[in-house]
Amino acid sequence: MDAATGDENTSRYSAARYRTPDGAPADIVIFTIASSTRNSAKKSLPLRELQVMLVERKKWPYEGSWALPGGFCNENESIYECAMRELEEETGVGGIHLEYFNVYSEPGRDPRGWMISHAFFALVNETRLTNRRAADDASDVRLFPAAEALELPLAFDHRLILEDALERVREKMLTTTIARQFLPEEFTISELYQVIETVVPEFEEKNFIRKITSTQSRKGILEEARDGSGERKMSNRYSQRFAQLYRFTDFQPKLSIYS
Amino acid sequence: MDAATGDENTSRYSAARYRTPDGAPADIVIFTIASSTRNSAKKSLPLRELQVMLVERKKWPYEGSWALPGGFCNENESIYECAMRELEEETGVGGIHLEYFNVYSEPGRDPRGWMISHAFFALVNETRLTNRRAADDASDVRLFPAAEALELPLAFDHRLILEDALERVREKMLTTTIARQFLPEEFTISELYQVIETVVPEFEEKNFIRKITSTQSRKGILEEARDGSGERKMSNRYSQRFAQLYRFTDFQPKLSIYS
DNA sequence: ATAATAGTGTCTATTAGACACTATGCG
DNA sequence: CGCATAGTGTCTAATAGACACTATTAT
Repeated sequence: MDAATGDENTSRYSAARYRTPDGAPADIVIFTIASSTRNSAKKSLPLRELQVMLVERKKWPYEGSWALPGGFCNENESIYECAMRELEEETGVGGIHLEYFNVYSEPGRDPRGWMISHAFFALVNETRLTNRRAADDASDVRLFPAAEALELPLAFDHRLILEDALERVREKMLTTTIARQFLPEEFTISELYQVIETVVPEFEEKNFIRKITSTQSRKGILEEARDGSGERKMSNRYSQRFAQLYRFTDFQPKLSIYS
Repeated sequence: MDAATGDENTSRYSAARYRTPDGAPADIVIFTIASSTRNSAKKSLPLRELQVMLVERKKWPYEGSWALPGGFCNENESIYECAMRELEEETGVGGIHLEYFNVYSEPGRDPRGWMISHAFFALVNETRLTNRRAADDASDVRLFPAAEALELPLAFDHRLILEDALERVREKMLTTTIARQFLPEEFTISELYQVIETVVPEFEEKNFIRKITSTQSRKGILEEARDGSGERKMSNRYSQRFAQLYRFTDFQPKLSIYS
C-alpha cells in the first residue's frame, strides 16, 4: 500500500513526520564504440573497442575520483527527464536511446546521506561524442575502455552499476536491435558482426552472412539498402570488393524459449 | 555526476539545502494463477485465470480505492528489502521470486508529495496465497482477475504500474522459465502449456509436446521426472491416460536474434 | 601476385510444421 | 461407446552448420 504506517491518529499524511531520502540521483552509463583504423597496406576493418564515459569529481565525496555522469532529480521532472537533462548538460548529447535499468539503494552507498540512485544506460555513436568533446575540451570528461574503467577505483558504487550496465547491454545486444545505435544508417554485415563482437566478446557465428540474409526467421530485422532507382547500394569502405549495405527494419522479433 | 549543482561556496554537500523527495515507496504486483475444476463428468484440466492481489486503502489519499500492496522504504534497508518486508507484512508470503522492473516518478503522481515509487512483481503459486488468506481473513485484501483489475479505478498510477508489470511478466514468461513459479515441482506438459497460455493469451504452439521434448535447442530446459528406481513418473491427475511428469532443469537458455 | 574482405556451392543431419492417427481408462 | 487428455507416424520443406571454394580490386 502506497502509504506510511503508524499514523492512525490523523487523516492526512505528512512527510515531515518521517525520515525521507536526501536525494534521488540518476546515474548514466554512456557506452560508445571507438574505431581506430589499422595501419595496414590495404583497406581493412577498423579496430573497435567498447568505451564508457566517466567524469572526474571536483568535490567531496570522492573528490578526484572518476564517476559516472549524473545528477540529482528536481521535483518538477521525472527521473527519466532528469537523466536526459544531465546527459545533455554534461556531454551535450541529446535525443538518444536512453534506458532505465536498475535502482541502487543499499544503505550507506552515499556518504552524503540516504540516496536512492537510478541508473540508465545510453548507447551513442562515437561521432556524436568526439564532436562534442572537441567543442568544449572538457578535460574532466573522458572515455575509458570498458575493461579499464572496471579496474578504476570509481566513486560510490559506480563500479557495481557499471558491471550491471555491461551485463544488461550485452543481453540487449543479442536480443534486440540496439546494435543500430552504434552503427550508421547503412552498414555492411561485417560491421554489424564487429559491433556485436565488441560488446559481447564470446559471440561467434560462423556463416553469419548466411543466417542474417537467408534465414527465414531472422531476415526480417535487416533489409538491403537501395538507392532511388532501386539498385542495391554497395560499399567498399573496408575492402576492395564491394559489399552489400544493409539497414535495420522496424521489426523487433519476439523471442521465446518455447519457440 | 552524483552531486548536486550550485554549491560552489562550500566543500560539503548538505541535503538541507535542496528540495528532497518526500518518500521512496515500493509497490508490488503479486500475480497468481487461480485454478478451478471444471464440473465435467470426466477428469479434465482445470480452468486457469491470471489474478492480481490488491488491497483496499483505509486512508487519504484514495481512501476506499483498491491499490497495489506496498509501503515506504526505511533508511536502513534497500528498496528490495523494503519490498520483501512489505510483501511479507501484507500477504504473509516470503521467499519468493521478486523482481524489480521500473520506477515511477512523474511529478504529481502522489498527492502526498514528491514520491518516487519502485515497482516489483512477484509470481506466487496460488496455494501459498489461499492458505495465507484463510489464516487472517483480511477482507481488505483480495485477488482480482487481471483483466478486471485493469478496469478498476486504482489508486495513484497503479493502473499504469499494473499494465507495465503485465507486459513484463508476459515477456518473461516466454523468455525465461518463470512458469515454474506457477507450477508444482513436477507437472505435465499440458499444465505448462496452460500456464503459458493463461499469462500470454496469444501464445499458441501446435505440436508443443514435440518441440518441448524432442527439439535439440529447447529440450535442455525440461527433464523427465523419475522416481528412486529410475522409473519415469507419470500422473493421471487430469486425464484417464497417464501423462509423463516433467521438471525444470537449472538451465536458462540464452536467446539471440542473431541465433 | 597478394592482402583483406565478400560471398557461393554443396553436403548432411536436424528441425519445423502440418495433420491424421492411435492410446488410455473410465463412467 | 464416447469423452478428454496423451502421445505417435509420416510426410515435406526449411534450416543449421561445416568447409572448401570463388570473387573483387587497390596496391
